[in-house]
Amino acid sequence: MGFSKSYEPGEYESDIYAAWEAADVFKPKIPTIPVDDDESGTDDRMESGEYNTYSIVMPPPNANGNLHIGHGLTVALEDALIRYNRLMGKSSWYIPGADHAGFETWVVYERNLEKQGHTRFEFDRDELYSRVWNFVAEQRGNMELQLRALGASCSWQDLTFTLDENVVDQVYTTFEKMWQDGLIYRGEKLVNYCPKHQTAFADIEVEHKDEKGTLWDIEYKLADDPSRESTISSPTSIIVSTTRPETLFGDAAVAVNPEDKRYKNLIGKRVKLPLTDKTIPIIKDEHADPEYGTGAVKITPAHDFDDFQVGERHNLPRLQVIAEDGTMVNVPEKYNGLTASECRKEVLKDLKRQGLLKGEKKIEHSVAHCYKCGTVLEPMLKEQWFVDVERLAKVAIEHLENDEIKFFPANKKAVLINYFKGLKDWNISRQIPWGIAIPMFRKVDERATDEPDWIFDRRTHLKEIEKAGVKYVRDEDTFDTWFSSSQWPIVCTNWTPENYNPYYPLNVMETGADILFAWIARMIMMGIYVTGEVPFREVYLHGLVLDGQGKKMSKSKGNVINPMDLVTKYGSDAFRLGILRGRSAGMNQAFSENSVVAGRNLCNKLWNISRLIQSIVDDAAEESENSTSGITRDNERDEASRESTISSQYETLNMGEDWICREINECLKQVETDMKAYRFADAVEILYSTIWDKYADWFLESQKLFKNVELLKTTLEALLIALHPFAPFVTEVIWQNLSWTEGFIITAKWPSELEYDPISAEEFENIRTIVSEIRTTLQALPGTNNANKYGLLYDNDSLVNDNQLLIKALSKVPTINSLAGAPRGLRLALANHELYLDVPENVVKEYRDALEDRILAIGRELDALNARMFNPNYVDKAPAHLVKETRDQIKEKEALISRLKAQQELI
RNA sequence: GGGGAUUUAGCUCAGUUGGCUAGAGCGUACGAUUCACAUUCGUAAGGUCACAGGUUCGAGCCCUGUAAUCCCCACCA
Repeated sequence: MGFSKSYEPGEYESDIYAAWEAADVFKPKIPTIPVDDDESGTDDRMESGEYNTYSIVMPPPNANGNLHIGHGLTVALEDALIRYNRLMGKSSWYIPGADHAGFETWVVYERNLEKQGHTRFEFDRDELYSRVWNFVAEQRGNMELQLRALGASCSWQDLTFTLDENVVDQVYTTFEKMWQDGLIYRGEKLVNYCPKHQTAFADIEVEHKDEKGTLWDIEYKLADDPSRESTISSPTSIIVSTTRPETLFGDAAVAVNPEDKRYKNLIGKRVKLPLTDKTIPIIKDEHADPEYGTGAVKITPAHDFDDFQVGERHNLPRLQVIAEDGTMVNVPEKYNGLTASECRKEVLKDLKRQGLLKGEKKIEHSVAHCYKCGTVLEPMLKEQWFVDVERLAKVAIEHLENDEIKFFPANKKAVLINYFKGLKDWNISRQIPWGIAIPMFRKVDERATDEPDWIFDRRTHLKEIEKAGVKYVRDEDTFDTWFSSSQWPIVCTNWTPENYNPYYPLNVMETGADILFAWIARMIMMGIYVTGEVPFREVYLHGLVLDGQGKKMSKSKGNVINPMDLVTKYGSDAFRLGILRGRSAGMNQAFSENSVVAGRNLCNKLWNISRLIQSIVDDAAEESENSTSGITRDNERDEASRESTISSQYETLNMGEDWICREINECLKQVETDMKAYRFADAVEILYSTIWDKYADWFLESQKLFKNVELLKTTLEALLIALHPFAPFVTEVIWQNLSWTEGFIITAKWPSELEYDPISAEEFENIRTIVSEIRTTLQALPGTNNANKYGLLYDNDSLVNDNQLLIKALSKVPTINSLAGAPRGLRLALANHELYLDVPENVVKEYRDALEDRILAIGRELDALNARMFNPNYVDKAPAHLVKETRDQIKEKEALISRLKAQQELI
């Protein structure tokens, strides 16, 4: 292939991914289906000790959608973990998924249906299900292609769709167990109901928004009561406050607070419900707040959550007056069939006409909306399937408090426990056809009184079944998507009760912090319930990706960044490096194209580093070819290539070489700690600075003088492998391009520690200090382009004497000479070296001010150090090594100042 | 009402167990230029670490309080 002048990701990425797939490198090394050949009941791999595994499941993206920026972040994080652990030698399994996304997809489909002039009510459930199935099948594949473009090294043959047979099987098995354990019940309760989509939601799916509304005061006249006439002052009516006058037809009572003196003698009396002939009682209940409105509140148990509870306490009838399509039912003829909002207008008009509307007030209150279409949700009385969460939540809390799951960020554990403590029963019925059918059948045979009303049966493809001569019909509802998702780690890892499974629990669950409750909480409850074990050992939560200004991305704001655009423009690696930069667990963080540009630049830098090294390797090979006879040459080559696969067959000869080994070791160690602690941004940063600031700027520059071919190879390999989890494509392209590497980098081995001479490494650090000081001083001198103007003079300095070539090359000074005891020019501000730039006196004089500044600055540092030492407590209590360090620094600064002052006097 | 965060350079963010003379990227200014890379190289400027107390030899970090910004849950006739 060869190295072109710059790295063009578009030319290589898809080929590289295809090569990985063809070589089947994403597949875990250890089989993923439990093995029990000797029928001992345990997995045979346990006995052989092969359980060095690492598993992650991908939060399944919507099967018929496109990936958004959050998916981009998810893949960058999860794939980095998987690739890192693969390089560490673990049998790593990244399990991809696709979500049928029940409600989301249904909304899209229903919209299409409406566009074509149809409604869902023209078809039965089975028909609709197969229609949506086909609709999704047409769209599928997009997101899978996009995951490939992002470089996700997931095991494609294990892709799980949330409606796959094994998923449904597991869901039914779990549901059956829960049904038998009494954790599932059918209840008539108020549920949040969207009249547009005609389905109920779980509490968690409801979006509350603060809105302006009106609070009306309506007079309810006391029903005829003989005692009323006895005193003239006694009231003849009670005024209630309400935001929903149209529901008054469903009122079952008027409640007042037991402590409220105003109404004390009205309790127990009856009032006439306006616009009807009905009468209802006045009751006392804590729910009525004397401070709010008139202090009297109408109770409508069928259409308000609080009123439902009041109704339960007082055994009030629940009369439904709004039907599932949002129109009025069970109301006087004239209102029947109106929509709720039309009815409200009529009711208000009629109340006014009768003089019963006593006041209105503008208020702000929060209103529940459908999170998809924005329609105001109607609390609706419905029979639904509920999960009794009390026991599940209690057990989950125990496991959490037992520290069985580690959270990143750590505070999310407390947040989750807090959530579990207040969790209410979970409505898992949805009235949409697109989903997993609830496997329950209702008895229709009235005569079979001994049989239960509902039975569990897996044959949901049948509309009705017969058991022991009794007929049952299928419940037409489907499961809440989160009910099936809650078992995702179980189904994806092929967990079974019989066999040990080395991939369950997952090592880590990585997902968005926004679905901590909806998903993480439910996976924990259900995972423990089904398997007895927590479903994952660690949880890493990422925050939202915000736009460059820190604003939430939204279509309406037009600030949505499409990850695929950035991948096309800068390459997958650049995107991945860019999106990880500056990001930490659980935080919503801004993201801009700039950081992707920085990532792209790093890829190009690495490319050119490799290009340089390859050219050095080629030159060396050519040289040895010229200097040896044909026969021995071949032998040598064989030898060399064999050695290179063993790697680290190098010897350090020059200081820069020891130094870079030290720095790379340090970097690798840092990356290892960062990965353990999920500090992705830190890992990227240390790699960035090691590759760029250290390897390229210092080591490679020094290698232009001394070419250590074997070391160049070894160190480049180490850096490529270390960066691979974050920039998989460019590192693999380079790996394939280099003449001496073999196989794929994706399956390479994490580099081992490099050997070096620490004294020599430290000497190179001194050289760097000297060179930096030369550069700084040259820049500060008057005039431009000073680099090649002034020579360097040294006195009695073996480090400089021995490394003249290196210093010259790095600092660009034209000459280096011993000044032989006669100092001249400008002294460099280095305490341990007597070095001068051979600058003419007039230039030195112009530099005087800069020198003065320098002396003052060092003086201030010295003062701070001295102040520390004058404090006896510091000397007593601070650790000895710090005190010594301070002493040394004082000595150094004092020496430096006195020398600079001497210099100043010379001028 | 309950819970959780955030506040550090112009911008976006690091700062892990208190040792800091507070860092990075981008941006800005100045300089360089054939020989891997202008997607480059070198140098610099830029900070009252939100505020007020406290603990400590030592606080960006720990404690108490205040302010501002944000998120989640519950409630709102």
